Amino acid sequence: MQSRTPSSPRTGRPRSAAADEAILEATRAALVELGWSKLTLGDVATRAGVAKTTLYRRWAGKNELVVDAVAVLFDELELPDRGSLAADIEGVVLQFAALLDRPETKTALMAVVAESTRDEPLRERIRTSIVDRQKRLVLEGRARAERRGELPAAPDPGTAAATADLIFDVAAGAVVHRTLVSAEPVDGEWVRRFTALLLGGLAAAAD
Amino acid sequence: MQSRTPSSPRTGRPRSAAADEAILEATRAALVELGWSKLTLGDVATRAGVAKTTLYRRWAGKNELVVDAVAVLFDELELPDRGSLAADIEGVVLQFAALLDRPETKTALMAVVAESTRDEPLRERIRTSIVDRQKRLVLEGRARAERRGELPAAPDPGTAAATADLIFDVAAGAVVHRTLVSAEPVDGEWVRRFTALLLGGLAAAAD
Amino acid sequence: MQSRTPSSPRTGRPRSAAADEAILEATRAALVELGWSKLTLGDVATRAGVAKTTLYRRWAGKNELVVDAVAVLFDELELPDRGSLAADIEGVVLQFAALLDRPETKTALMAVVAESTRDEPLRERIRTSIVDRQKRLVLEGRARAERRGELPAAPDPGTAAATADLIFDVAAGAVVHRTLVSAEPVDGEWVRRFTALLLGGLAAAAD
Amino acid sequence: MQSRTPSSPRTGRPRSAAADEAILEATRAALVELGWSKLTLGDVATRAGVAKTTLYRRWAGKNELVVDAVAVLFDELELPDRGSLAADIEGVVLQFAALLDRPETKTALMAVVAESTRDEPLRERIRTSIVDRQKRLVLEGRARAERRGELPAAPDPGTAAATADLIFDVAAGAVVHRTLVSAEPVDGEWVRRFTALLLGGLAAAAD
DNA sequence: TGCTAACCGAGACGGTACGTCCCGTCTTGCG
DNA sequence: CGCAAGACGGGACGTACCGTCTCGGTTAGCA
Repeated sequence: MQSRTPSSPRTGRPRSAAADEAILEATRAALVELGWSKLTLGDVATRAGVAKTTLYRRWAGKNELVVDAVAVLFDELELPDRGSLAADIEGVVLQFAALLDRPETKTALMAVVAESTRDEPLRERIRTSIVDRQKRLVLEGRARAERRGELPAAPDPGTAAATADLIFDVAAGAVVHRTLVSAEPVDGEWVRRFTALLLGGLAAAAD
Repeated sequence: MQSRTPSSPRTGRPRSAAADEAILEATRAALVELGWSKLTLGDVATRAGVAKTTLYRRWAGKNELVVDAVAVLFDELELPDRGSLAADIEGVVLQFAALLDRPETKTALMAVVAESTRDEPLRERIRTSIVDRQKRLVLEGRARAERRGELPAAPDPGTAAATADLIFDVAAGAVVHRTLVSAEPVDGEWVRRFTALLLGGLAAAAD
Repeated sequence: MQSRTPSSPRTGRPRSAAADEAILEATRAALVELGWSKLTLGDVATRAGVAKTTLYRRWAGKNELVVDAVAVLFDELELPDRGSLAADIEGVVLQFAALLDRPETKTALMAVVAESTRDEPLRERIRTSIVDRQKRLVLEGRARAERRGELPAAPDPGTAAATADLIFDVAAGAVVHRTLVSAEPVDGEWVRRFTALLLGGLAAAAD
Repeated sequence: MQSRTPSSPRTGRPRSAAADEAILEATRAALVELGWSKLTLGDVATRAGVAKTTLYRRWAGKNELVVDAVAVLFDELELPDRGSLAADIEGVVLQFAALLDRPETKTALMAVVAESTRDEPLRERIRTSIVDRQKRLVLEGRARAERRGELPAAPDPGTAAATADLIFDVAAGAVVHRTLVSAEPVDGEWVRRFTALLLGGLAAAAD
């Protein structure tokens, strides 16, 4: 999250470990209440019962803090075995949609992505903290489908990776667009239609 | 763009039409130079050679101004007839990707979408100014494909509309996600793979 | 009050005479309600049912307008004959104090005087519109007292003028200071003490 | 000058003492250069090398700031023993006139008094910071004159206080009126005539 | 009776200052 | 040396008025 300079290894009062979690929790609460654009670091510090200095000692700014505060929520995503590839996909898409529907993520995710278009370190932080953790779900799903015999083994590693990336962009992008731009619900009906489209496309592409 | 209350129809000095375009142009320039988060309305006013008050008289805030400034760019999208549905899709997706790669849209689009999660009028403005104008491309493409016989006629209007919405969310979402989140290029290769996936899915869903 | 440039003598629509009085009346009302510092010309124009341009066509600014609006009040001061110099003085001092106690004059008079310290034309306007009109009361009172035999005739015109100026500064200054700075009432008791002081001093100085 | 709420007695970074004096000095300089009505707090802050927020943290507004900036000048007034009551009075009146002739006081004093007619706390601040400190000169002069035998001892405390107030309003009012309203010089000649009037009146009143 | 020039209302214009909010940094004294 | 507190220099905010400038429309007096 943040690095201690290793120059002065252990002298003086150590940092409070409890403060970290209090700050992240306060950040999420402030996101829910105020939204991204009205969230201020001074307010977060007050909510966490912490001085502003403490906060700045640990995070470089609002973007980094919010990424950390929200990232942990994405670790809840799982890929439970529902017996078929279609069911697995539907399950994880619904989970993802539910996560995106929470007010803290809804207001924060697109905001930090927008910021990241002009801030390479921030983009990297988002990738490692959030995006790549979702991508594993695609890989895991594919592997499970191959074990079940629902999909043929990947012809070669390059194509497999490109396909995984494509699926990831399509699935995550579609859910995000439907939720935030179209502002329509991602319900069972929509998920079934989307999954049918995706699996149909994969099957056709495999020919 | 912004409406005059029709209460006082035609009295007083009329608003300068030239100022409007100068302001929108200045806004785009500032977006390119500074990005969304460092853009200030005072700076836009200065660039446009206009007083800050003039700007506030016409737009409610940064969000509304940026939506209007960027919206006109999306009207450039077209659906030229390339002879086949696949080629048509590839062409429009590449156009859309090129548009999203411009620095003004890249930094602004996700930002205003993020803001719109807590601002219903803003969402509506985005929808009418930007999103719905793109959706026509989907409908036009479908109609053309039907005329060519590449796709069967829609079984019923409701299903057709739902399918159009789905395609729109998938296509726009995938391109946006690839460009802004994954930060990978939307090149010919990717577009071919995506189009194949989409058309394969549509064919399978039509069975 | 305000001068028409005599270049174009009499053509076109003449200025509305009614507007002038409406503006001055609105100015006084605004002074009572808002005080000097919160009075705005736009507000005065609105109250008078007049366009801002009309107002600026006739007065150079807030200072000049307020001087004109208040000046007329000072013309109410009179020096009724009460039979003795002391009684005459007490009467006029009480009148002046009552005038200074009105909210329009209280808030405006010192304000324009303060402005006039850096604005010579304004000072001249104040002098001719307000101050000199009061000074005549002193001269009139002296003349009457001489006719009554209460005061000896002036030894020479220069001394007489200097004495009149001194009395004027002492009397007006004392009342203004008591009213606005000390913020104590100018009541009968105070006026008697002041008049006794003044007449005693004049008698002593005449020896 | 301004009071810290004693709720949080001694925590956080203390206010810079140097800033206070820099701000007041800058205020006086701005008064000389620009006059009351063109003085802006932003400009004062810039001159003092201080942020606008620092200034607003310590003073409620322009009025309060100017009162404090000017008040210190009035503490320079003294009542040096010149051997007789008349000489003492002439000396202090000349001092007061010289003070009122300085551009900072000339432009500021009437302005804040004008504002104070609609702002009771401001009037109180003027009284305690400026007016009451001058009144001591009257009391001191009277005491000294009694010691010298030039004036009889006060008959009773109430009358003595009322007389002191009257003398104060007359003397301060006359000098202010002559300087700011009549805009004539307070020279030796005028002061002699005024002092003769005042002392003659006092002697007559004591009978 | 019709011209014409100056008036009028309304309100947008470029501009200045306001007083507030938040930024990210810097002292303080305490633990 | 970390920490809570809070003042610091700084920058942008959105608002209020300033005094000026178009507008379309009115209202005299002269022809």
